[in-house]
Amino acid sequence: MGRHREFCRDEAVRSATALFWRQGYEATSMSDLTRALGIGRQSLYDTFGDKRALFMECLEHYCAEVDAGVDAVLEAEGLVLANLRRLLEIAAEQAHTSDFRGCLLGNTLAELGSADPGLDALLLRKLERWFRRFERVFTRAQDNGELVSSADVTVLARALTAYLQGAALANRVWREPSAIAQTLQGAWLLVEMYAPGRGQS
Amino acid sequence: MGRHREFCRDEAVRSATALFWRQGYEATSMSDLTRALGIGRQSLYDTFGDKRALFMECLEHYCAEVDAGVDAVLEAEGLVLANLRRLLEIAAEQAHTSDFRGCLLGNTLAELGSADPGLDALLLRKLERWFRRFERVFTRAQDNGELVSSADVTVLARALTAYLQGAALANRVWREPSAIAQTLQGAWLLVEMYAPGRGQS
DNA sequence: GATTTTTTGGACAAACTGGTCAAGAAAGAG
DNA sequence: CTCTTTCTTGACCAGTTTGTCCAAAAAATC
Repeated sequence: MGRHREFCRDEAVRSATALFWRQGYEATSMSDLTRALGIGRQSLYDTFGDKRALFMECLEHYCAEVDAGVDAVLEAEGLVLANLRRLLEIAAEQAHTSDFRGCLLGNTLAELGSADPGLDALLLRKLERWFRRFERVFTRAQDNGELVSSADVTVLARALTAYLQGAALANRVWREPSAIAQTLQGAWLLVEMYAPGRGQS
Repeated sequence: MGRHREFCRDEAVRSATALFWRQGYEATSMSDLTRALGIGRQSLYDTFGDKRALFMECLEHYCAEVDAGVDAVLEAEGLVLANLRRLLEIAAEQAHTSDFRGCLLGNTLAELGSADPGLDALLLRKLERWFRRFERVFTRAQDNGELVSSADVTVLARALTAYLQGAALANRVWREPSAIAQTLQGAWLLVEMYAPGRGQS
């Protein structure tokens, strides 16, 4: 009963996410959002609550999308390290795009981290997911014999998570292809360093 | 001739830097600043120009201070790798403080990067300084025989720069001492990986 | 078609934004 | 002391901020 929503909620979240990603949280006003989404002010407030709630939904949406893509790459058949390598290559590819804006998760961490407990919890959860995923992946690699048993998968996972965030950040100003490629290579050092027949490729 | 300034300019920059570091650029209003610095509005505009100019001065001040500290550690006598290790330990120490807010340079990169050309140039310059410094340090280590000659110092420097930024970011929500310690360890993997008698300590 | 339920769009509000203006106060130079 | 130059103070400006209110419009159910 009653009237139906005239816009697609998911699409609104997508557009809002893009805007927040491009401009940051504080720099994006509700007017920006209504304009970009082509949606009335009240409709926004009715469906999402307020700016903060909308943003958290965007963050959730963003992470879900990224996670799905990353999982698809990492759970692919074949050698674990090869999948990881592919992940890094994809990351580098995205860093090459001219409108690259880093990672929304990392950007938010930098802009709003340790200020809003509710948001902090969300950020921690999302970052922890990266960490756990890499821990799993490295463990699997170890079981496969792709990584020597002496490797500390926890430290490696922690390192790769931090590294990728740092690379996403640094590559916002390191725009030369060579610099981006070097950053990718640096990450690869980390994952490949405990490969058994390590040949410093 | 004329009246003297009633406040200390340097101290004002210091306080403003602290505030920007804590809250971010957009979230810090001129009223916040006048209140925190105990300085009249017009005095601020007279001495610094506008908010953006003041912020850039703060960023410059922040980087100068950090650079001085880092250089002191890295240029100390003794083994290059030992100095690097000490740098990482100091970084971890600071990450342990309860009001840790990451790195102002990285935070700014995330919040304002690729939006303001003038600021971007400043950010790139500051980040490039980190990169060049590490490149120098790794080269020196190589000359000393602390790093095997096959190591790619450029990639290593790129990697360590990105890694430290990522660690500063991630450690804003990774608050458990063990997580911070693991992040430090991860960075150490990177610097120590090409040591000749590499013993995976 | 009438009624109910929901969405919608525009006006509105109060606070706050970065920035300016102008008058007053303090300190130097003559 | 006088004059000039600078700094300080607080009022002020126009525009924007997030969020709310309300009436009109649209759709679904009866």
